[in-house]
Amino acid sequence: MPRGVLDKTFEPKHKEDKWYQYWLKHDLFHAADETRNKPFSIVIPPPNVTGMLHMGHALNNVLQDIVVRTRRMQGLNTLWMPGMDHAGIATQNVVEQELARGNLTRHDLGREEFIARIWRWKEKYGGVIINQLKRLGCSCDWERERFTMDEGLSKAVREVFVRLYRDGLVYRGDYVINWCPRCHTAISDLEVEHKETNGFIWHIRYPLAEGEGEVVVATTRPETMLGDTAVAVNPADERFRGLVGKKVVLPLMNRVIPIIADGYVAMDFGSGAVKITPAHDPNDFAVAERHGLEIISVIDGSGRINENGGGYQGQDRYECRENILRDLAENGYLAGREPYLHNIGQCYRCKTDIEPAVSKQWFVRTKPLAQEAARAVAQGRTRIIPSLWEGTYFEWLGNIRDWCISRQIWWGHRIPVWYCPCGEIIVSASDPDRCPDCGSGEIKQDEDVLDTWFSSALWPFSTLGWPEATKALKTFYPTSLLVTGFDILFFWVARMMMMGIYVMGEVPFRDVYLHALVRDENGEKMSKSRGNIIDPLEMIDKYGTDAFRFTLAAYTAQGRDVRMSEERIEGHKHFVNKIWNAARFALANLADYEGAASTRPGEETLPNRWIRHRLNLTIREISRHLEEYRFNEAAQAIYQFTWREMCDWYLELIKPALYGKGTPDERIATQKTLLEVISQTLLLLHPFMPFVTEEIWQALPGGDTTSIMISPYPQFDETREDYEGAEKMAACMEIIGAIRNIRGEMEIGPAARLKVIMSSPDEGRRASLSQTASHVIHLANLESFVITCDPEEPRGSVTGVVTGGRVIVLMEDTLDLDRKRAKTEKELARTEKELIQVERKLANRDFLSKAAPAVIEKERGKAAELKHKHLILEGTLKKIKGLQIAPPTGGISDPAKAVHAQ
RNA sequence: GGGCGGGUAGCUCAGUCGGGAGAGCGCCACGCUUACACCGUGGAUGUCACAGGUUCAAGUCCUGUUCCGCCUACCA
Repeated sequence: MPRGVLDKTFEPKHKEDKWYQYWLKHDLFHAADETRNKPFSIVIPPPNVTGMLHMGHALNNVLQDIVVRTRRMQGLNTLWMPGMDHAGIATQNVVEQELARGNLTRHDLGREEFIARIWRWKEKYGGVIINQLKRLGCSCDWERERFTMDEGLSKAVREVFVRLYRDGLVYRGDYVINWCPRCHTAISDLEVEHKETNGFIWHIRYPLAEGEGEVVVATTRPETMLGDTAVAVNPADERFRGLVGKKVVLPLMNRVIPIIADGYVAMDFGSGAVKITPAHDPNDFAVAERHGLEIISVIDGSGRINENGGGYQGQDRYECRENILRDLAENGYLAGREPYLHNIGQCYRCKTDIEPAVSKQWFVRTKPLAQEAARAVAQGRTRIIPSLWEGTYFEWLGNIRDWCISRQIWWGHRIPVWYCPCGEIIVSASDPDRCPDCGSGEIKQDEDVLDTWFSSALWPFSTLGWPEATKALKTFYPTSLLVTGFDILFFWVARMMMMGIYVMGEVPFRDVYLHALVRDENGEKMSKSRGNIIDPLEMIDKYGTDAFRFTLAAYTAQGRDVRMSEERIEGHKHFVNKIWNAARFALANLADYEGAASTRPGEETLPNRWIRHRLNLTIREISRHLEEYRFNEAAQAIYQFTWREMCDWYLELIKPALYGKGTPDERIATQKTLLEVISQTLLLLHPFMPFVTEEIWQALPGGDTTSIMISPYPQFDETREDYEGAEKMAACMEIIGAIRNIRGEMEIGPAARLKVIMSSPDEGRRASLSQTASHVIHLANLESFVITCDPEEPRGSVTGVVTGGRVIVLMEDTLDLDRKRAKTEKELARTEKELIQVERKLANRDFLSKAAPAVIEKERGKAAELKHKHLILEGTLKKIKGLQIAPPTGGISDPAKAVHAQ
């Protein structure tokens, strides 16, 4: 596109790819390992390799890009580290589904072949999301792109595991873990979703083994009774006094089990007696440990009853439940049931009901790590924004339980542990070929892989090259900021804190900004099943990336969900169009601008002074908002400035000067300011709307072809404040507003040129207003504009009250008295109401003695102004009434008489 | 069970230090004025969930109530 020319309309489709390629070609996203400039770094929350861009990604990455682009323009050595997560279970699921279409399972292929298959899948289909991020305009340093399973990161994973093991922070043992019968793997507590479900509590009779009597137990899961090894009651429970130590017969199984006493049992719940199934309930497991009970697993890895379940073997756990209930009832063991609302744990991946099961797994001892992670935030070494999440963070870390990190799947980092038949356990970062103890070559590596989040926890330093002491690591760690959704505060953020501090001895990031979830316009979570998904790419196709990005930013208020609606995006497409057309207007009027013409400050026109002042303040406002991650406020500020101030007022105000209605100097001065204002506005807009701003930027006259991406971000400059000029302009704008208001209310079309008198008793004000008279004439479309001290309102006029005076619009024969009366009455009523309020305040002695002086002063000023306004309006209304009651013959033609007749 | 957030215009939501209730969209009226009808100008619209309290002054601070939403949790 040649300089100085823009297409009639902005076509995002054509321009977005062009500029993205341009930025790539000029290597503008790349951060140097070392520069003199202060570093700024963000690591991307790595999307799953199977991921497709959804609203959550879009929001997350647009916010990051806004910060990154701003910092880069501010001259920091800015790194946005991109990459992807191997997403263990999710990815394995995808490839297994693919196999299932050919009626194959991973076991048919074998481990090695299956993993090879996943890698091939990854090369072919994985990472679609990376290109989608590019469409969002993300300015990641793609040369550094990493993958959690790549060589370097795998090395980091092993290294950390070994360290943790040596420090006694990783251990292996048999515990009740959360087992997903569909994924066939253990999952961590965090990966269990709790779903409220209507169920029942069944009461079951367990007869005493000796003598008469029974104990009634209460349970929500009767099928687990197959694995019961005790019945527990509270030691203080009178009802069971004398029974503790006796035995009961487990119905249907005819196994004799003891009655034990344990404080864990609540006396006021259920029947007061709890069946203990150590293999399938974490609490029962703990009870069993305390009492040395037998542990009998009765449910296998697929959720079926195993060989310990007697006649129920082979049945699905829920099918078995029905059968057991039937059998219990038939044999008189069922004492009753009551409806019960409780929570059932489900696998967060596949929504299958979790089966708690005893199993040998690897765990991270989290307590010591969590303490440090909490301390770091408490000491302010890392800031959590918005701070209300701090409480949640501390709460979780304070009650943290050990982290089960082994997974019985194949896709992931295989646990770097080898077992020798001699009993030796080898934990090593590199593959050993024989047992260091007995020298045997028969060693076998642990079959399990690590939880995906284990490698994610290392992301801030593993991506920078750790365990190598790279320059990048030195420069960019700790990272400056992490931007992510609050939903992974525990999954990811807390664990990065733990690992970062443990491995690096320093927190992984200075600031953590937690953004909200994106919901649909009804506030519901977007999901495929609800069918309420808004596809970001579809929005981009329809409205352009810039409009879409701006929308995301504009509605990201801290601590609140983002409710996405298509209409909002459309609205911001209009904003893009507005910017585009403002630029076209500017370019058309800058065609002959030679630049750098000497402008003496004294010749600066008021509109120029005003807009510069406003721009300067807007720069400060936006910078402050961005500094504190108030994206919505920053977006609103730039929107208001661009549209309401620059377009609505400034561009209209300067048209006469540009069209040569003033002096040549004025014209050049105005061109200079126009170019400056447009440029600065584009710079401010760029982080939000990278594409349209670049397109315009490169068409601007004068400058070189440096990308806007690396042009300096505007800075607030105290010395450029100009309240005097701004106030003069504001007074002029108020008058224009008052005249327009009268025009509207009196229903005078915009084409009619009006005669207006501006009356003010203040000589200074009159002088100042005369400076801006031409603007009033132009923007209010006047035939004449007279400034006078004469308070007389000519007959047939309509008056508007402004600060320090009034504007009188001459209507002559077009005056509609009813309208005028209605308008005046309405305004009078409003003024009266306000005046009463203010006067009541000023009459209050407590107010006068206790309120801040500035507040009182303000109220006094307000009172004076309102009184003045009230007086004028009253007078006007009186006159109108006089005219209206005048005899028909007199009418408007003889208003003076009518007035005096009153 | 514990914790957090929210209830402000028809809709979706801002509102930072307690001091004259705002925006966008929608709606009404008038206008195609040579950047833009994806536009301009003007206009209408509020029991700031409810009840108390603190204060000269409360959408804003405190207490309680209520209705939504979310997170978290080993009473079977």
